Amino acid sequence: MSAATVTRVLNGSPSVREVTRARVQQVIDAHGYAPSSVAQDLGSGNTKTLGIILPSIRNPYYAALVSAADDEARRSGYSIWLYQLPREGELSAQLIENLIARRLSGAFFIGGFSDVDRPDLRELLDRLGKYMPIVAICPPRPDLGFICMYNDLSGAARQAARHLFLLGNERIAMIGGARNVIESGARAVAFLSELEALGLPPPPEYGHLGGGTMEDGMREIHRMMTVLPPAERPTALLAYNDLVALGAMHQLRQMGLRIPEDVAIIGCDNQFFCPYTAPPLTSIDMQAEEHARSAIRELLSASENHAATIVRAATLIIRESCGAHLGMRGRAPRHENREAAADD
Amino acid sequence: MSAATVTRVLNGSPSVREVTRARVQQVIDAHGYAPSSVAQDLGSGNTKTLGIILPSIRNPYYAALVSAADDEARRSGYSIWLYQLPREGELSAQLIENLIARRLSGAFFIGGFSDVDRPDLRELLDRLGKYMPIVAICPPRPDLGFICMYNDLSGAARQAARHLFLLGNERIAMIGGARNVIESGARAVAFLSELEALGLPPPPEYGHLGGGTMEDGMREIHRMMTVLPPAERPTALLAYNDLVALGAMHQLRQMGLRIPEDVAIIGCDNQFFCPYTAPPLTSIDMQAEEHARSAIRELLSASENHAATIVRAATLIIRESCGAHLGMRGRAPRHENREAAADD
DNA sequence: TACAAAAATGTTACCGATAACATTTTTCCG
DNA sequence: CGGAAAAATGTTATCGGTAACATTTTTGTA
Repeated sequence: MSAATVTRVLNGSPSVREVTRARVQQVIDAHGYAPSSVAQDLGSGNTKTLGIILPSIRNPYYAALVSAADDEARRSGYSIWLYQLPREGELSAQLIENLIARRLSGAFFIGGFSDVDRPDLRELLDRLGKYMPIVAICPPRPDLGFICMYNDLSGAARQAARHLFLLGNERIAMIGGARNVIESGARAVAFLSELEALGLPPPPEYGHLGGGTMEDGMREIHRMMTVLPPAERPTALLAYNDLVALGAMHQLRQMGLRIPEDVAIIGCDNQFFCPYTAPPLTSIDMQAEEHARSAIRELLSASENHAATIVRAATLIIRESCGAHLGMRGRAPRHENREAAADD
Repeated sequence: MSAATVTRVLNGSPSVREVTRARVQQVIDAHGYAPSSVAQDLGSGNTKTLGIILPSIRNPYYAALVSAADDEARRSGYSIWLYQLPREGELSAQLIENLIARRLSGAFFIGGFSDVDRPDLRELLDRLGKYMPIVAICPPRPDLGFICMYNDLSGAARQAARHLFLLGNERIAMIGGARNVIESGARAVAFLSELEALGLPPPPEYGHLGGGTMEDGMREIHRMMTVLPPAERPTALLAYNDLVALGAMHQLRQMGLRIPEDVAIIGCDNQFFCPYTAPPLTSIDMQAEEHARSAIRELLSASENHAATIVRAATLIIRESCGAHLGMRGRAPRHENREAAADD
C-alpha cells in the first residue's frame, strides 16, 4: 500500500482493484484519517481559502457580508479566513507579511470606515494585489487595480431627500461618517448633492459628520439639539449608517423628542434590526448579500487582478421613522412641541 | 544565496554577514516577498490557525465572540478560520473531513442553538477531538472530553425572576429557545426553577418555547396574547435571547401594548443594541468577551483535550424594559389597559 | 502455455521552508 | 604565512500529498 494508492482511493481513481480499495478504506475509516490540506495546498499552490479583511465583525452589516460570503465560498469547496483590521498605526508590516504569507486564493476587502488616505491600507492593498485577486466593497477610484463593488446611492439618496422634503422637512442634517473616508464620503456626497438640488444644503453648523457608532450618533444629535437655537435645529436626519441612526433615535427619545413627529430619520445599510426599532427605521438597503456572493464568485473565477466596477442600486426601504405613514399631517404639531421639549 | 541563507536572514539569525544580509534583504524588498506559511505549516506541523465553528455569524452575540477571539488569537500570531455550520442534514461527512483536513491548531465551538441530539454534531466533535484541542461554549456534560465554558445563570435568573415578581408580576412566561437544545435548555431550566421557587410555574398554555429569532419572538407573543384569555396572559417575559426579546417587543407595540407597563420583558446575552431599544432592554450579560479570550488562551496552551468546565457568572443588567424605573407604581393601570388594547 | 496488452501498484520528484549536518571561507594567533 | 578555530554559507532530508513515470501483476487471446 504505497502513498500513491491511498491517494487514488481517496480521489476515487478507477484504476484500483476493489479488494485494494476496501483494504485501504478500512484503514482510513479505522483511523478517521483525512488527507492534510496543508500538504495539498503546498503541492497544488492553491489554498482554497479566501481572506476577508474588515474593520470589525461586530458591525452587523459586515457580519451579513461575511455570512453570505462564507456560504458562497463553501459551496465551491473554499473556506474563509478572517482578518479584522487593527486601528491605524497598529497595522504593522508584520501583519501585512502574515497576510501575504498565507497564500490566500483571494481577498475580499471591506474597508467601510477606513480612511482613504490611510497609507498602511494602501500599502496593504498594493502588496496584496500582486499576489492574489482582490474584490473590495468601495467606491471606484482610478488608482485601484482590482474589482470595486459599490452601491449607486443616487437614486435612493434622491428618493430619501425628496421624501423628507415632501413630508415638510426643510432643515435636513447628515449625521455620522467622515468626509475623508471612503464609504461615508460617497454616502455624504450622494446625500449632499440631492439636498443641494432641493435648495436645502445643510448649514455648516450641522457639523462635519463624525463617526459610525451608536455613541457617535448620540453625541452628534445631542450637540445639534442643544448648541443650535431652536429655529435652526434639523427636523430630519440622514444617518451615515443604521448604528448612528440607532444612537440618534435613542438620544432624541431621551430628550423627549418624538420620532418622526419631531425629528424624522433615515438610516443606511438596512440592517437586521431596522424593522424592530421603535418606530421601525426607514433605511437604504445596500444589497449586502448580493455584493458578498458576487464578490466570492469573482474571486473564484479571477485569474489576475483587473480594474473593474460592479454597481448595484441602493434602494430606500420605507418604514415609519421617516414619517411616511403620517404624511404631511404628522408635521403640523411638531415645531412648538419640539422646541419646548428640547430646550434644556 | 541558498534557500537556507534566505531563511536565516528572515529569522534574524546572527550568523549572517552584514553584506550578505543586505543583499538578500534587497531582493526580498524588491519582490515584496514573504515566506509561505503553507510550507512553514507543513514543516512545523502547526498551522497557527484556530477554527471557530458556529451556527451563524449574523447573530451579534456570536459576532462579539468571534471578534474578541480574533483579536486574542492575533496577539499570539494565530489567525481565525471561520466555519458556519449548515442546518442538520446538510453537514455532510465531506464537510467534517474538510475540517479535520485543515489541521487546525484548535477549534472553538459555539453551539448555541444546536440540538444536543444532533448526531452529526456529536460525530463532528468526537472526530475533531482526536486531532485538536476543543473549547466549547456549552453547559457541561459528562460525555464531552474537552473544555466547556458556560454561564452560571442561577444568580441572574433568580435576580430576574424575583425582580419581576417584586414589581407585581405573577404571570411570567418564558419565550423562545427549545428545551431539547443545549444552550436554551440550560437557560430554560434556570428560569424555570426560579419561577417554581416563587410559586409561579408557567402554565403549559404558555407553550414550549420556540426558536431564537425575532420572528420567533413575534409569533410566540402573538399566540399568547391572542389565544389565551386576558386573565391568563403573561404580564412579564423572560426571553431566550435578545433577538427573541426584540421581536416580542415589536409585536407587543404593534398590538398597542406598553412595555413595561403592560408587559415587562427581560432578554438574554446583553447584545450591543440592548441600551438602544425603546425602552432599553434589561438583559442578562453572558460575558462574551471573557469567554472568547479565555477560550483562545486555553486552546493555545492546551496540548491535549481534557474534560473541564469553566464557569462565569451571568449578571442581570437592569434597564427599563423590566419596569424597574417605574417601581410598583408602573403596575397599577396595567391590567385594564392591556386587556382592552390586546383583545382583538 | 505463451506473450502482448491492459490494469494495478510502486517509485521518484516536487511544492517551500527549515533543521541538521557538511563544506567553505574568514579570522586570528603563533 | 601556516594552520587551526570560528564564522559563514551550502547541501540534504523532511513535512504529506500527488503527478508523472516505472514496474509489476493480471487479463485475454493465439
